[in-house]
Amino acid sequence: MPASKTDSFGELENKLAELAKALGHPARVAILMELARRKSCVCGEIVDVLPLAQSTVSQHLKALKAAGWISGTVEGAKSCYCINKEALLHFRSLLTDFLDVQDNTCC
Amino acid sequence: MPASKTDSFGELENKLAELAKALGHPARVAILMELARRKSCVCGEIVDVLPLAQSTVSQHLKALKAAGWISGTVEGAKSCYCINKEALLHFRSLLTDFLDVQDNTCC
DNA sequence: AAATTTTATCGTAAAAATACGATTGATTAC
DNA sequence: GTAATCAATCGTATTTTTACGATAAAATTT
Repeated sequence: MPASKTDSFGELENKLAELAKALGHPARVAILMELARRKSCVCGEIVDVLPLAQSTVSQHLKALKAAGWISGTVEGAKSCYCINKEALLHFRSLLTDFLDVQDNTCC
Repeated sequence: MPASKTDSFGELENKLAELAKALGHPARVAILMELARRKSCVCGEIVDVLPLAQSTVSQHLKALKAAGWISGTVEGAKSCYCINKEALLHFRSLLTDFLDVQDNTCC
């Protein structure tokens, strides 16, 4: 976002946008789906599944972690990433507020 | 997204990412909240509420419309935009699929 | 100890997003 | 009819995102 426009909006708007933005890329959605699908906590196997370079996947993982979508821990030489369900629940609850308004469709 | 990488992912991933991406800016979240809050279908009044130029707001509205978040109709010289609740419900249902998996938090 | 594996980070190029002013085209007001 | 209003689009500068290869730092394997 060009320059000093971040503080022009409320906290709710910023938080919701931040979470949505981190979700706004098919690769990151694919990562989350992969993490959700597996029973165990996958680590670098995500790289094998995605059609992207290792460094690119690492970048996407970083973005997801920064937004709170996932958590990651180092396990020896490997890294373990897990989906953060609270983030999902939080995101959903933020969205619900949109629905809890009177029906005002007019066009 | 740089070049020919859009079709590297599944439809679900792309659709979810598209919706999330359109939501991934505080200004667009603010627009949606404003549309949800008002009883009547607001038109250009959104410009007055947001700390952005008219052309910028128009751009954001276009992005929201393209993603299906809102619908817009021309009413004389003015334009009327309304939130599309189906999009919201659809988005929520897509998100729910993430939750409907076994608990696999390990880190 | 040397080689390999794993993953994060750096540097960088290309693409996309964001914002604005200016303009256009249409409608409404005078 | 002329002026004013409304909103979309154009052109453009700046910033951010995305992607990759190369490198680095750490752990594991041989």
